[in-house]
Amino acid sequence: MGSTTTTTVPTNAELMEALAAVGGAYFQDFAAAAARHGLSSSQAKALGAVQEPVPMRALAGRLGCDASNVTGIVDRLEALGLARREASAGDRRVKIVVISEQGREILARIRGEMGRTHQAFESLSGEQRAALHSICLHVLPVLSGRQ
Amino acid sequence: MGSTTTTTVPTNAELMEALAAVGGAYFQDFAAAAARHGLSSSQAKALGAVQEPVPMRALAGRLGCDASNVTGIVDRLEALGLARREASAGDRRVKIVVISEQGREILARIRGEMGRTHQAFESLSGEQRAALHSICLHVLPVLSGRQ
DNA sequence: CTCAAATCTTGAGTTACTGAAGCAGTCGGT
DNA sequence: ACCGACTGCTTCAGTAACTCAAGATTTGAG
Repeated sequence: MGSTTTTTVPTNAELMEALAAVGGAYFQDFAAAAARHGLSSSQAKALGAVQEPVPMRALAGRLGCDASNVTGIVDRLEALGLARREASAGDRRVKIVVISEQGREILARIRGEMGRTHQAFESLSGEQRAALHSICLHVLPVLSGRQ
Repeated sequence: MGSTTTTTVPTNAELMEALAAVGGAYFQDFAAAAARHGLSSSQAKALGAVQEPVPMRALAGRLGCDASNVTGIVDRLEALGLARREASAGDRRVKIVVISEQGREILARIRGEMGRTHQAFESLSGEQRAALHSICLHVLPVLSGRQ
């Protein structure tokens, strides 16, 4: 592919269809890798969202679900020793979720064992990988509403 | 960004991190749009997977979950009039899930109302949209194991 | 025909998720 | 200092999602 290729620009519907398929397949790979370590996809997703310490409420925002739901998820992560709750210095209402060393390790292992996804990455050219990365970073603030 | 940019090729870990963030945000947009039409994300995902008629067992494969789980999901889609079960001609064990006109309509509406995702698409240049589409199509067979 | 295998469903049990209380802590105004 | 409104977390129903084990029906091969 040269630089001035006359590629057909896809419609939104085509992009949506393709993205839905890729998103679904990616999610399956993720859930399967998490399951191999005894984690549900929600638990693994939460683990990925607390690589930096995050208050419960903010975690609910990141996961796009109700705060009361996060209570249970963090309960289970805590029971597994993958994260813990710490009191906030400034506000005694707030509990901050902190990932443990073991949690960080399992997260890395899960991501490392997403075989299909890694195969997919490796099937891309350097140019494609760079393009994908740049598109992701460009799109992220728009997609998450923090423009 | 010119055409022969010396972009740094990202590592797998960087790609994984970026993809996880984008995937999560996309999923939230999807779930929110589905919820506006009274559907859970699982139901909407199933609806997208039966745009062509699919046997129950195969649907379980597409959704990456147990067959017994699909029974309940299709029950609810059927109760809502969005899909129906039909007998297979050749094998009387098999039940084929067929989307209804109303189901097709709601699916289109959900995809059309994923505002953040559409904004994200529109924030991309024509070149970037084409690149994203081609990467998705290229990656899909690898990612879903049907290489 | 007989038996193994495949398809779907049912039942039990856990987790995910929501909405409505509830409790404790914070903050602004008086 | 006090009061009331608000915020952050948890608890409690209640539903849906999900898994595993077991059952009913049908198929197909020996």
